[in-house]
Amino acid sequence: MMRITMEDVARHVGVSRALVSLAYRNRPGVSTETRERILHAGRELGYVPNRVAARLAGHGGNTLGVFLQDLHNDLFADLYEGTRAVADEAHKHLVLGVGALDGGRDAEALETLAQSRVDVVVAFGLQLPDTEVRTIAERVPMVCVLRGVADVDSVVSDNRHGARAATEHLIDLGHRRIAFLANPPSDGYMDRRHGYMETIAAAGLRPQVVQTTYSRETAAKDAGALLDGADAPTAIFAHNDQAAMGVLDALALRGLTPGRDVSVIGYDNSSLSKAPGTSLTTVDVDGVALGRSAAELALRRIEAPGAPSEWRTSFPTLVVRSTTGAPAA
Amino acid sequence: MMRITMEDVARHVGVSRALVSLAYRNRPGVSTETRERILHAGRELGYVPNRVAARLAGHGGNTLGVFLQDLHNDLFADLYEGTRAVADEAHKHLVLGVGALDGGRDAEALETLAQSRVDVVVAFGLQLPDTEVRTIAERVPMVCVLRGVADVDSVVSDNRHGARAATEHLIDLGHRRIAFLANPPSDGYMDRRHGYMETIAAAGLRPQVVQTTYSRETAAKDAGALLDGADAPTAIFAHNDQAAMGVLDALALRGLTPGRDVSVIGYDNSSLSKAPGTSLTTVDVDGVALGRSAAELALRRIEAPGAPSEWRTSFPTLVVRSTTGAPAA
DNA sequence: TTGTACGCGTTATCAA
DNA sequence: TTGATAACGCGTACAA
Repeated sequence: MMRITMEDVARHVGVSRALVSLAYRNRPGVSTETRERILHAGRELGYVPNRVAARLAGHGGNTLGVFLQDLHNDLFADLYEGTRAVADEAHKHLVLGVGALDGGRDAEALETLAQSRVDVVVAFGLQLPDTEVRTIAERVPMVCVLRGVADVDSVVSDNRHGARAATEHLIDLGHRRIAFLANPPSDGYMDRRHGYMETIAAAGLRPQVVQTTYSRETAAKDAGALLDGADAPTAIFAHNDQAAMGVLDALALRGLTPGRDVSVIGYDNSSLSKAPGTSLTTVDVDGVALGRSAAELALRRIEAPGAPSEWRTSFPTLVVRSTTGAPAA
Repeated sequence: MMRITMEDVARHVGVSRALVSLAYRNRPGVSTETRERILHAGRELGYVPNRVAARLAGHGGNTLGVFLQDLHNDLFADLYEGTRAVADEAHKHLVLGVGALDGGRDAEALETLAQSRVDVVVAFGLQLPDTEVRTIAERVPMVCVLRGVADVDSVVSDNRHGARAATEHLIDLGHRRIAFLANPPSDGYMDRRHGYMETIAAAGLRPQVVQTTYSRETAAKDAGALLDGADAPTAIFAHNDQAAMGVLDALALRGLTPGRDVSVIGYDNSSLSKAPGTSLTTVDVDGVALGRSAAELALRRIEAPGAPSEWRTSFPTLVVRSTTGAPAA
């Protein structure tokens, strides 16, 4: 089952290899009639263009790398959707790399994308420390999404703003003991915590931060401890929807009703939050729009490699559903 | 910012390029000391191996293509996880392609993988007709997952079995009017419908099949029509969890309680079904195991390109949660 | 409009 | 253990 090459097609049609190349990329320089003959012959012979060879020979500029932190969180599906739409319009190829929930595969995935010689990497949800990100960004241009890194192109949603809105909503409902279930502290992911802290402080309330992980199970455990402890909160703001699910798990386990006994807010407006029985109050970051924005920055970066880094900030919106209400009594 | 190549590293160390190549792939033929010197110099110069060139020059055999139908459905995240685990152990690279919910990008994504010269494609959830799949599989070896195709390596979960279990569960609960909210008919995705049909027939009941799409919104609309119609069912079995979400949406809209007023069963045991407020009764296919199995078949296919095609079938299990119960009256 | 020739960065073969 | 040298399949000036 020998592989057909351009050479074979050229010979079969009786033209040069260069012409076949031009024909397949429909570039000027080939008569319409010749092109037809070439494409027809290619089809007939079962020729499949070799993208690997093309990329080696080409001068680059048409491949975006995409890093996805976690396939289990469908916020990344939205981000990808946005990026893909823009990339399609610009006729750019996408090469994917997938991380892990705990960030343990970030470096490896980025390395793979670099070795694959993508022209720029669009990274959704990196957990690598800022300094490492900057180091990598010096070798392969990067666009960080959901996470701002100084001196690196970034597309972020204002997390502090979102956290403030969420916390204020709880305060407005009358809650006084509001806990924040925080993600592990790491560069670029502290703003939700800050937004919570400053809002709580401004209201003259006592902050209560419990640090958890990115796993729903751990979040459930940590929320459980919180609920069972003395002076349990009447409202819990979780760092994201997955963690909020854990909180809901903990509530269910204790026969407590979200929104009535304890209010819960998540973050991301993932599809999980939209389940009818869940109906989680959360913060919407509009992943598709962020993904589009990121792709646009990436394209710009390809055009102007030396341009100064650019940050794009958007503002999330609070989505009030049924897991928030006035405190129980 | 000239790219450093193997040549540069070789010159810098004072050895041949071939030796650098061997050193980087830690293959025999390089003294430990020389290897150290090479790797050290590489690091110092900022050398990044060019995977594109490597794949062009190499004889293949170490790259798996992975097709993911839809990033919004986290069943595919499980499948990917399983495949990645096996690929990692075998030191194989993964190249990803992403489809679309309606199957409209299947051909394109597979074409891209073929052009990327992957050695075999592991396809999760293809919607292409059987004949087209077979045609493509002749050019690039394929392993179809969640979907059996004759003469093509396939890893499937017995959908008929799962659908029977789900339907029987509803019958055992006492339901007599059980509807099936079906996916669009297409090759390889008819077994859930068949399993439902034969179980209903065996029980002497009247089948009621309503065809919907893969979108949650459409499912909600179609389920709504069903609920509003004459002789509304007391139980609805949806072709997957996403569709079941739509059913739950429709119930919520009408103030009906799942499991009490109307029973609902989904399929996939996706994370959506596990939300505490949802707690959807569903059928678990164990995506991670399927993903592992698929990767194993893929590896086998690389080793023995000419071997006869193999099918692997596993059996799903019913997961009873709270959306199913005895009929209302 | 067409063809020639060189380069892309590796891997692999074979001889030293 | 090392070092030339030929593929690998294609892009692209440049010449015709």
